[in-house]
Amino acid sequence: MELREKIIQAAEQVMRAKGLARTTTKEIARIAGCSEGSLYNHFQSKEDLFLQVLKGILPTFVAALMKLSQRQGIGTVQDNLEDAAIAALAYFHQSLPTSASIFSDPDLLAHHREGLHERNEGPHRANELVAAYLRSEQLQGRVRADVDPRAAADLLLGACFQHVFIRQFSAEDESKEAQAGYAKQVISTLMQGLLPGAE
Amino acid sequence: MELREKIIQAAEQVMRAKGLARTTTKEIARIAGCSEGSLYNHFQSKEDLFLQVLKGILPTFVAALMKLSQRQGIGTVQDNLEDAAIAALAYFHQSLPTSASIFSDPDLLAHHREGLHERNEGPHRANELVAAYLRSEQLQGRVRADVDPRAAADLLLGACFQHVFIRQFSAEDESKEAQAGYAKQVISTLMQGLLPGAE
Amino acid sequence: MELREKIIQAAEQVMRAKGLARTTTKEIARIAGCSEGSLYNHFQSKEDLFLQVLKGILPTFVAALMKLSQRQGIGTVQDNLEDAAIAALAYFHQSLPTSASIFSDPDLLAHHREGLHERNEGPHRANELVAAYLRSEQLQGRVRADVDPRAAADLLLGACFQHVFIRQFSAEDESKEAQAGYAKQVISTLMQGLLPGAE
Amino acid sequence: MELREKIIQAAEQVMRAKGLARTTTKEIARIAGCSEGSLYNHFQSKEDLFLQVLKGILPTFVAALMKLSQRQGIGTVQDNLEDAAIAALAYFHQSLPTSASIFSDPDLLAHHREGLHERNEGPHRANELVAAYLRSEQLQGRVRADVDPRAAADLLLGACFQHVFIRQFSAEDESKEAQAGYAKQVISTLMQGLLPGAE
DNA sequence: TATGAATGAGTCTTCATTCAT
DNA sequence: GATGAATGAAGACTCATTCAT
Repeated sequence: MELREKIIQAAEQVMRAKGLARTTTKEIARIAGCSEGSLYNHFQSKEDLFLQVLKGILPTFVAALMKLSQRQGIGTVQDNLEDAAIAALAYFHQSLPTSASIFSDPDLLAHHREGLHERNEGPHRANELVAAYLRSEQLQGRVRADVDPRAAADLLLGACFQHVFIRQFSAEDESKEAQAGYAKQVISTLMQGLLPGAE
Repeated sequence: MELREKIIQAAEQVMRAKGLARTTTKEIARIAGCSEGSLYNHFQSKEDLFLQVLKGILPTFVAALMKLSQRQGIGTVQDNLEDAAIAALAYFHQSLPTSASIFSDPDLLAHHREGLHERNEGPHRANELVAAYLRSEQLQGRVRADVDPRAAADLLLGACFQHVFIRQFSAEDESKEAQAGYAKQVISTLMQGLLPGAE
Repeated sequence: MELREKIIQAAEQVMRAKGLARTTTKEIARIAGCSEGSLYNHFQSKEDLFLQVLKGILPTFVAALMKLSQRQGIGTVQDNLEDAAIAALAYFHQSLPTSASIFSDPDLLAHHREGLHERNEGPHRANELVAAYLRSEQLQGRVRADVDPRAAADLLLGACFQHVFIRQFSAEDESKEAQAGYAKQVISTLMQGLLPGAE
Repeated sequence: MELREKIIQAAEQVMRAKGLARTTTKEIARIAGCSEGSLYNHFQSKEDLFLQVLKGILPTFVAALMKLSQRQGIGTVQDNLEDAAIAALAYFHQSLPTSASIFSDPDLLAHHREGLHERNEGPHRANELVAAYLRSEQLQGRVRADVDPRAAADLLLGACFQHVFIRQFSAEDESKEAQAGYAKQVISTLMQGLLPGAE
């Protein structure tokens, strides 16, 4: 593997293990198996390296959600959303500590934002994809027509996001099964709504 | 005002303005209008000071949600949830950068967690309060009986939480009116559900 | 007891327990049971306090050796020297860490020296007292006439001094009995000399 | 010369000139002609640096005493001891302020002790060497057979040690000649003993 | 005289970055 | 490109001393 890539992965690993604040060039170099000097042959600065790490985080999730659009009209809406929610929980689980960390350094956040903007990326993209899926299901009559797809997407992904945030905050781990159970529960609630119907 | 309190407020202000990573004892002292040494007459360490700041953040929100429980059976469920959502958006808006920052320092997070645990606090408390409110409305038949109150609370607060997270990530400010509009939209979606009913 | 005296004893205690370098005004005040500010009502500075502590150390030993001069011609020379050596070992045992510490701060040492000079004191005084005793025993023919009393005193007290120094350096404690045994051994050697005589 | 060595010598120099308590990393770096940061490229901490300095002190003396063992049976015992005493006086003269200083910091002393123990060193080693020499002279009949060699060595080196201690305490310098004279006097006294013989 | 909060100079240490090899 | 010793700016923290009460 290219040293450059090795360094990025080392940085990511250290950030996850020690937190942004305690991620030093020395430690990154140690994990990457190279000298501190080498870092500067591949990246302009420590911040530049961080930005490259951050750049690589979102795409995996967006890619996962892309599949969702291909499921319109297939299977049940509930099952499709469940797959999406499970992917979201997994993605948030591994990316949240790093993403949240950025708030500790507004400069880094600002520069990251610029990069996202240039590439037309950002955390909202995931919500848009889910909303797009729901919109297409609406066209097929599998989702209420008078519902705001983006609001629905926000409810679903928001619940997953905060769920992970709270668990990580509390250092409580959760099994894959428990995660799936949570997704099911939340989606079921979202599907039926709160209003007492003519049940 | 007591110097101790002044220091906490100064620390909070600097944390919000510069981020946890760039919050120095020197700057805190400058804003508090005292010497760096004085910080250590009131707090054991910089981390201790941070913990005191963090300690003061959640209670305001929990207090706000307490009012919600007194609204059971009064007004419409939708309106009551809207008040809660607006309070949540406001609270997340000001606390999220700081809360998220903590992930950059796992030690700080761990110690904060200990404090929360001792005081039986934590971010989940807000969700529990909303869930409790919904449960009592269920008893009055104003919310579907077969709905999981906690899942519903998670959907609502999760949406608000992630909404703020994304906006802050993107540095997009939002007016009070826009926030209220968002709350309304999301709640309406949550109330009716996604299932195409016998409309 | 006067607070002034309490402070001196507290300082002495802390110096012995934590070493000169780690003896802080805060700790002294804590042990003395008063505020840090109080220290400065009784002493001009921390150094001044140290000097007062140091001032009190030597006299106890000199007083002990004074008795020696009253023993001339009484008992055996060997026994008298043994009493002196035992007193020396005990005195060095408790004073050496503090005395040695002073070398870490030449300013303190210089000021202490001035004080000693004004009071005509100093560590050599002990050796002079033992030498004086030997001189008087020489007059009575109980010690070789052609021996240099001061050199003999230096040998005896020097051995005791270094013995304690080495033991404290090595953190080896020694029972009273072992100390007495050491004194006896050293004195016996000193008495008979190294030269192979006409034995 | 290697920077590491330069730093050790600088530290030693500053310790002698200003005392352990006033030896700062800033001053060491200034004398060594490097930045403070460089200190930490070669030593883990200031204490670590001190330990390395201390480590280098004793060996020179032990090496000097090694020669003594080769003199058994050669020249006069008196002359051989005189050489040893002169070496001891010179060694104590330069090492005592530093050695004594350690008592001001029990932690430093403890760590130094550990190092000495691992290397099987310590201040007692010098006395053992002199004792070993005397023992071999005993075998040749050049020293009384019924004398305790270690006690004799303690008397001699103890006298030298305390002599230097007192002089440094009093800030009295002593010429090489005066030192030699002192050695001669003390040895002569030790050789003949105090007991009034059948003179 | 006793207090103890406030001080600020000074200390050790860290760490991103540079550069000669 | 790779290295790693050297850097120096910046940081958190300590502590003797002061002073208003």
